[in-house]
Amino acid sequence: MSAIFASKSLAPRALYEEVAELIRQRIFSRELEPGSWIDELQIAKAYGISRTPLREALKVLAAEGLITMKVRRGAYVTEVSEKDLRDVYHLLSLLESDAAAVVAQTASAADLKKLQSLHSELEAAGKPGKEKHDKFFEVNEAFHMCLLELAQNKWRDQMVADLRKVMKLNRHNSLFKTGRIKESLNEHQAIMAALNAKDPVATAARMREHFANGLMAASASPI
Amino acid sequence: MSAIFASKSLAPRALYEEVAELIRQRIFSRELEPGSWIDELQIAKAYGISRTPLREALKVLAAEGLITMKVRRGAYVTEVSEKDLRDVYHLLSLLESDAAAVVAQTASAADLKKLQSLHSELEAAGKPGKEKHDKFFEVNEAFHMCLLELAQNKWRDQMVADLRKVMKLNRHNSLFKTGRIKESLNEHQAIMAALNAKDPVATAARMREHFANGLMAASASPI
DNA sequence: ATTCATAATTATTGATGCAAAATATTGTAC
DNA sequence: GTACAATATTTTGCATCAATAATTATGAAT
Repeated sequence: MSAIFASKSLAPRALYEEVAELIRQRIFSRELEPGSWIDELQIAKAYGISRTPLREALKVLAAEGLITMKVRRGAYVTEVSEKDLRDVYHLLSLLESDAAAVVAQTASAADLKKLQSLHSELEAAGKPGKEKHDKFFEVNEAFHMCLLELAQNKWRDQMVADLRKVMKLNRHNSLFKTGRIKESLNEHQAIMAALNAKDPVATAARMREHFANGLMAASASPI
Repeated sequence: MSAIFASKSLAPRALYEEVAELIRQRIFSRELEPGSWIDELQIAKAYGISRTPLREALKVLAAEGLITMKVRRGAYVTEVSEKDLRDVYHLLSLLESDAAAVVAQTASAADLKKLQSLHSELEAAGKPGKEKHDKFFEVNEAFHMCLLELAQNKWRDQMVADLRKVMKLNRHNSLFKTGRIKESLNEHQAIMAALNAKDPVATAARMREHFANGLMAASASPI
């Protein structure tokens, strides 16, 4: 009676984790729209599971901020206002620029090489000819994530991951915004230069500028 | 058969929320020690509830970082290393100093008056004669929380609240550390002065110093 | 005597069922 | 025709029950 789930992978996850990931994807793909009510019975039946692991998954997603629980009213996909997006973006800028400053101080030559290699990959993916924007976004995310990991603060990693999930709730999202590829590459280049110079203050400043430009691009975009 | 819970208060919370709060308190009071396994059966029986809401509560606490779920092994109270504490403390400093800078830019006269009044209360509670340290800690937390609220970024508020909970996992915790009352008051005084001068850069710097001193006091404390 | 394998016990995880609460619908009265 | 009240339906929320997985203990074999 139970549904088939993708990966009986090497690291066995609990069912509620699998379900949480499935719902996450449905939220990001806007199949479940912000503000909409989440029908427990329907989803449980659709996935061929009971409501118990589903409800546990909803608790996890609520902690991430993706859904909002109302007492005796069930779960709703979180609606993010323009102010929410600005606030979250501000925090991402703060956390990631701080991480960048840490990396500028502590990164080994090998670490910098790894970042440089990701940056090169990003430039390749951003070449005008190619229209593989997916690839660009993917490598861009990898670059930011790599920087975070090098800063070695798992609590910050977790917070940034959660905040980025919230950003994905929005349709018009500068993190995924196209049309800024050239500028974004230049900014990454400036960040790399500051990192190589092992200048934490400059690195943080370049990262903040990177985010500030991204936000302006988002604001300029039609709602 | 069901246990009696304190407040059928005005805002009715779900049972799993009540249970989460109870377990939180047991963790903070170190009745449940870091690293120890959480016996679902025993707790459910002790509280006179079933395991379903208890397990939902555990998921919430796991999201906060207070407990760690191991697959097919149940829930364990999170053990925080010295590095974890430093990392969390660093983030608190980053987030709260940023919030302080925001408040310096945006606070109204009434807002500043409210902060000043809390600061005065703090000075009263910190008078050498009195030995009401509980009161001092309480007002101190209120001051920091008030500053955060004035910065009006609920996502940051949530993150700071979670990080502070993690800090409470530690026995020797500078946030609750006594013996720094005089210094702490002076630092708060400096923060107030910078706020009144509406100088965001200075305010953030004073807040960072406040945290840095707190960390040094914590490091100097015997493990 | 020690090690490996198998079985049994224990604890987590998932399913089902029931009760309480909230909302929606229908009926009656003004 | 409209508004208020009562009833019915929908849905959350909690409890009990069943199954799966892991660990420990015991027994047999080398």
